[in-house]
Amino acid sequence: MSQAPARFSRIASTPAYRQVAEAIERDIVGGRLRAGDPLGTEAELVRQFGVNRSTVREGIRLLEQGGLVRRDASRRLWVGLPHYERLASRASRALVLHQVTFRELYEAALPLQIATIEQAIEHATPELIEQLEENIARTEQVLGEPDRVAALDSEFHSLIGRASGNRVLQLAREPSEMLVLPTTELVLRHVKEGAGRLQHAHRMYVDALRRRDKEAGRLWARRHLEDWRKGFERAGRDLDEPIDRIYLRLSRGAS
Amino acid sequence: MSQAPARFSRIASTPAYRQVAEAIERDIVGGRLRAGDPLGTEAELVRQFGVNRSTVREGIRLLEQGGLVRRDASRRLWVGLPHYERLASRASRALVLHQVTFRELYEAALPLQIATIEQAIEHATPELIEQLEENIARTEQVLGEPDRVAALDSEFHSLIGRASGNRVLQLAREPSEMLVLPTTELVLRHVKEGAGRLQHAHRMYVDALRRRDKEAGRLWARRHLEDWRKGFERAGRDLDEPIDRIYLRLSRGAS
DNA sequence: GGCAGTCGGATTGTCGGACAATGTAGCCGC
DNA sequence: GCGGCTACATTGTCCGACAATCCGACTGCC
Repeated sequence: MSQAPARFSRIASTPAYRQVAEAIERDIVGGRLRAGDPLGTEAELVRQFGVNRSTVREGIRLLEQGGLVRRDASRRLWVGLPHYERLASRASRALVLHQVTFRELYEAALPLQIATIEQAIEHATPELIEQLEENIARTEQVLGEPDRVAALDSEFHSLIGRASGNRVLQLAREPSEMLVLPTTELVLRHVKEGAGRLQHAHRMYVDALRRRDKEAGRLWARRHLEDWRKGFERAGRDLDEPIDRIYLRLSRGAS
Repeated sequence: MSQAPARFSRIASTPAYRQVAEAIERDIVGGRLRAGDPLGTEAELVRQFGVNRSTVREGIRLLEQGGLVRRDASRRLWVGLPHYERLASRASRALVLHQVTFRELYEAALPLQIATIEQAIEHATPELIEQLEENIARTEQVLGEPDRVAALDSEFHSLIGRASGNRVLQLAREPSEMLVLPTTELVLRHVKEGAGRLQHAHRMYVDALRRRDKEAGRLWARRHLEDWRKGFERAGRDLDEPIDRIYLRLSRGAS
């Protein structure tokens, strides 16, 4: 840190496989390639870039993971549109690796939840309210099974996110939502009346949506999340404990 | 859609290169490999997995882009910790590709901004306030240059994010923050007094942080973002216009 | 004409081997 | 102990090859 200020940046020749990936990425982000367009065969890319097929393949792999390039059943390459789940799962994985605490999760989830319900109340369509009702009905069937209730709760909040019609908010909310799922399951395993309270809160959400009553929406968002936090404490957990253990234990076996 | 219900799921054998990536990923997420650990040489991985080096390399490329594995100056492989900027830049790129509108951006940025400033007021350290002051001082020097003011504004809000001490919130906020930057520049180019108002708002932020006055923090967050939105309209833009054009035009030349 | 079966070309996944460039470690001489 | 040299290890890139699979065309049959 006390060195002379660096006058020269490190000389770094980017490897060819990375240049290939960057060139394709530029074309996609620049709009010259659109989602759904075929990317061409490996042989064509070999000709265009003038590098070996192995190099092209390594470059493609870089993009494949991010969802910019996608292979269909026939293994041909297409330009893809990275979607939220993929990004969200990476983001939530990163949060786990960074050992964020339950408190951080709670304090971020609360304002996000409130903002989402507010916008959902403005924009919800009858179809989505229908789907929310149906989710509640399905939850009713499995109230005694923590894992299924938690999964349906996650789906419920995903639907609320869609109802908001705001994709920026959705993307912001989803990573934390994915971390909520396993902790909800944990809570439901320890707090017997948890599932009933959760179900009631969901009913109140939908009621607020119907009446377009933002005040009620905010109120129940607060109560719903507070229940969740209190349940976490009643399960004997520390709010400042990193959530990684919980997450890993419960997500084992996920594909 | 009216076909007989699919009774068999598609037979899909995952290619070897993907299995390699998944195996390594499992070990990292499962904690058996920790950030900073060496991943071993390609030859070692070839021995362990029993596949060809090309296959191993393709698998590594899948992880490399996501930041789970990383190579240092000597190009050796290490287990990495995916960090926010990387995830955020991917997420914001996805938002651009999905053609989100300025309105969505604004309506998501507002609650995120308010939540962030509230938590920053609770947790800000003297060091971070110091850095914010310094950011304001640097902005003072370049008030006439929209691009530099916009960049410093972005840095300012990044610092507020750090001051909040909440990494979940930070991760949620950063993608939209990256989209704010180019629109801020656009606004500053069209609204002459914009830079002064921005600077004043920043001063009020820091003042609120010092006095730990949440009410003032919320107030100025609202005003700051409203200025931004009004500026966008005064620049002749439509709130429901996708932000892709603006973003692409201004981000050209970014590495 | 419509349909199942067959065939060949195209494409991807995987392999083995090769070599230059570059980074690392050990040895040497001083 | 230190700088320089050398041998080795490792990565980036290339080449050529082959099996598995997909796709389209062609065929013959009804």
